Amino acid sequence: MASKNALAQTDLKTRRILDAARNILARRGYAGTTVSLVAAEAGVSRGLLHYYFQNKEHMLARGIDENMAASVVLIRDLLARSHSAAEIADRLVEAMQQLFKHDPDFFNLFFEAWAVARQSPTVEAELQSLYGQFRLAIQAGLQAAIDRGDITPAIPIEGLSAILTSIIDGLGLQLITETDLLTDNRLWEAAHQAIRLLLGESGG
Amino acid sequence: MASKNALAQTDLKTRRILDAARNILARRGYAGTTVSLVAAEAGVSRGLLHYYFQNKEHMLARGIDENMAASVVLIRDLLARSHSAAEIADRLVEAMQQLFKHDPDFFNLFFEAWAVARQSPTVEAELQSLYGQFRLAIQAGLQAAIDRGDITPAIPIEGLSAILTSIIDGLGLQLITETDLLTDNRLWEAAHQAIRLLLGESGG
DNA sequence: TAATATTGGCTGAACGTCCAACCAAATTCG
DNA sequence: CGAATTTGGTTGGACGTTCAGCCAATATTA
Repeated sequence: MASKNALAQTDLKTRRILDAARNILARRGYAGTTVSLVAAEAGVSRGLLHYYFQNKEHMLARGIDENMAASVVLIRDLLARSHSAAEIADRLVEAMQQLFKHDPDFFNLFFEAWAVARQSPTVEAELQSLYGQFRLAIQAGLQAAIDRGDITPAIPIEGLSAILTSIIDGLGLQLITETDLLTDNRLWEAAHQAIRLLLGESGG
Repeated sequence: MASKNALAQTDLKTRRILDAARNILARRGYAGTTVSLVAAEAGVSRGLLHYYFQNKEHMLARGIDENMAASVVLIRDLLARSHSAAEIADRLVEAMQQLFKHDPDFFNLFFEAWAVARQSPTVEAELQSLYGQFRLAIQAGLQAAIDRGDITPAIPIEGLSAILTSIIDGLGLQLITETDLLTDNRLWEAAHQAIRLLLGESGG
C-alpha cells in the first residue's frame, strides 16, 4: 500500500503536468508554450517536468496524443449509438456544441497539434496516424450503420468519411476563429441538414 | 523613370522578402520562422527586414494577408464563372487539386495563419476578418447563382456557405497531413458528389 | 554631396536543459 | 523501538544557445 500510494502520487503529478500542458498549449499556442509556464500552471518547479518527461517535445506529444485519442473514441461511440441519418446528424451537432461550450480547449488543442507537428517529427507521425484513425473510425461507423440498414448514403463511404471529417474539422476551425458562431442557429441547422443529406434519408 | 525605378526596386525587395517569409512560414511553421532564415531565403541581410517592416509580426501579417486575400478572390471568381451545381463542384475540386499540386505552400500558409494569430492580436483580428470575408464571398456567389437560376440548394445559404467553407478547409487540412490523398480519386469523387448534393441538382 | 538603401556586429531577454543540493518518507540496522 | 541510512521526488540556480531588434558604419543611387 505504501508503494501503491507512491505510484499514485507520481501518476497524479504526471497528470497535473499533462493537464497544465494541455491548458497552456490550448490557450497560448505552441510558440507561447514554455516549460516555465506549464510548470507554474501545474504548481510544480521547472525541473520536475524534465524528471517526468524526456523533454518538452515528449511532454506535448503525450498531451496531444491523449486529446486525439479522445476524439476517436468520441466519434466511434457517437456513431455506434445512432440509428438513422437524422440521429447521427442530431448527435454530431449536439456533441460539437456541448464540447465547444464546456471544453473549448479541446478544439484549440486539436488544431494546435498541427503547429507542434511542424517542429517535431514525432508529433508529425503521431498526428498523421491519429488523424487517419479518426477518419477510419467514421468509415467503420458508417459501414456498420449501412449494414444495420440505418442509413443509405449515395456516396461511397471511403470518400464520405473524408467529407464528414472535413465538415467537423472545418466547423471547428470556424468556431475557434469566431466564437459567436456557437449560438448561430443557422449554422447548426445547416450542419444538421447537410449531414442528413450526405448520409441519405432513411428510417428515423 | 528614375524615381520609378527606385520605387520598383524597393517594391522588388519588399516582394522578395514577403515571398521568402511566405516560403519559410509555410515550410517550417511559425515557431520555426526566424528573421535570419527569411533574410537568407530572400538573399538580403537581417537588418533590411527591419528597414522595410516595423517588426517580424508586421512582416508575417502582410504575407498572411496576401494569402488570405488571394483565396477570397479565387473563390469569388470560381463561383461567378460556374453555371450549375455540377460545374461549381467540378471547378472547386479541380482548383483544390491544381492549387495543392502547384503551390502546396498556399494551404500550409493558410493554416499557419492560426498559429501566428495566437501570438499576434493584429493577425488574429486580420484572420477573423478575412476568414469571414471568405465565407461571405461564398455566400454572395451562391446567392448570385440562385438568382441566375443555376442552383437550387435545399439549405439556406447563410448556413450553406459555412458548410462549404468547412469542407474546403477540412479537405485542405487532410491534404497537408496526408499528401497521398491528392491522388486518391475516391476522395475527389466524394467531394464532387457532396458539393453537388448540397447545392441541389438543377440545370447542368 | 545628400539621401537612401543595406550590412552585420552587438545587446539583452527568453528559453530548454542540466544538475547539485534539499528533504520527507521508507528502510535497515543496532 | 529508536537511530542511522537510503531512496527518489522536488527544487531552483546556472549554462549555453537562440533570437528580435538596435544602430553605427558602409555602399549605392540621384
